[in-house]
Amino acid sequence: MSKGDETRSTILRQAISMASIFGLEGLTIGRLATQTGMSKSGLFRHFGSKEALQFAVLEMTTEDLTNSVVEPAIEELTGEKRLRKLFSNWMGWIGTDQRPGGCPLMGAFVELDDQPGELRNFLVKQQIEWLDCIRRMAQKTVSEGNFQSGLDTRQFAFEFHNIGLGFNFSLRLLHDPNALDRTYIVFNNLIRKARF
Amino acid sequence: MSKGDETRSTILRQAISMASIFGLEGLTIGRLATQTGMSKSGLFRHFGSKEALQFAVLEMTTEDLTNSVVEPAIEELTGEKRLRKLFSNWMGWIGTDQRPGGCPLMGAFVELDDQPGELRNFLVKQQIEWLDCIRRMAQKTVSEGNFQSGLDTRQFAFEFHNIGLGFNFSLRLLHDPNALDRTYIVFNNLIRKARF
DNA sequence: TTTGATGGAGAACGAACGTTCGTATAATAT
DNA sequence: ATATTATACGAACGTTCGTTCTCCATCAAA
Repeated sequence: MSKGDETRSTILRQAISMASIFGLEGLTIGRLATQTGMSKSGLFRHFGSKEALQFAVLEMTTEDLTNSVVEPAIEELTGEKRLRKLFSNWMGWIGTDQRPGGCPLMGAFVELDDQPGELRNFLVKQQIEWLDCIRRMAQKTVSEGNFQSGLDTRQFAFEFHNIGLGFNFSLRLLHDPNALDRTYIVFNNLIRKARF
Repeated sequence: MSKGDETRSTILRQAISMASIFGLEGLTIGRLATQTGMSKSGLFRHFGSKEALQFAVLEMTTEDLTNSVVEPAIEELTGEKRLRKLFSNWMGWIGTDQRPGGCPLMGAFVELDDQPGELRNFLVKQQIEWLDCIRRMAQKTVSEGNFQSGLDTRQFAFEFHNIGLGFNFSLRLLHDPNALDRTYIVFNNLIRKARF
């Protein structure tokens, strides 16, 4: 790994943290340079444009999400247990204090929903893949006989995802100490409903 | 109504529309002045600071929300029907193309969750009130005998609200044409579950 | 040793930001 | 009709924004 790649990834780690707090627009080259101890121009050279920086943040975040939420669920288990693992991994990802402002994607949802462009396209594609990943896991559980055969797995994925959105809201904005408990009540109902 | 109040409310109407697209931070005095055909300074005088403008946007938005979602539900009906009316009003509020960027509060959730200050305090207070409003309606339905007596009405409000968040996501970001149908499936399940 | 990338600093750009000030004009009250 | 606020403007302030340019180190390849 060359020197350039190394500083680039150092910058990106900081950028993700900053974007989680201030959003993709509030992620500013000057602030990022100050925080990393670099000059604006020196930092800028690694990306070439602000949009490229934002894109890199989205890319690395979804990569992290895959590595720490999806992969460990796929490798270890199957069926309903896999879905439970996926969910708990996701809740951990949302709730971690590793990124001080939470998951940058949550912010990007709202920031980009009315801003056509590459960033939005990437985010939408990533979200559709994520929903499909949940759907496939549910479908696998159906074919293994643990979920009812007629289950609407797209609806299942829809609800699965909504539960995460709600948890993020209750945790990040309201600081509700019961957020996780309430969330698991909904999730367990979703699983129970899928079984019979 | 004096001339000043009139232009102020004209500005605010535009401001809400702009904030719904670009967020509270992307709501810019210069852009707002251009759009309303005023000078920056002339517009600025009506609020005194950008934060005051943002605050006014939040205030007026919640006022609108109360008038067009909560009030008509309270006045007309009671019990479960009232909750259904509240929900359908809310879905209409979220889905309307009157505000081109959707509900400004949804954007504010994510923008303000890590920004301590008056704006955040106001938003949190408003959201707690909103959740409590839902809870009270559910409690009334319980005491009228249409919901089970042991119902956790806070949990009910939690789930009610989450459904709206999910609808907003699917509609605004993903442009999912089935968003409303899927949403009502979840909502009807919530109501059914509350009954027995 | 020379050459040529590569990685970063520094200065500067025009534009937009929120904000202030002094001044003209329009609306209101007397 | 006149006096007095209210309302809006234009110009300018100091910052910060993203971006471009020039220049200097470093270091591996030739």
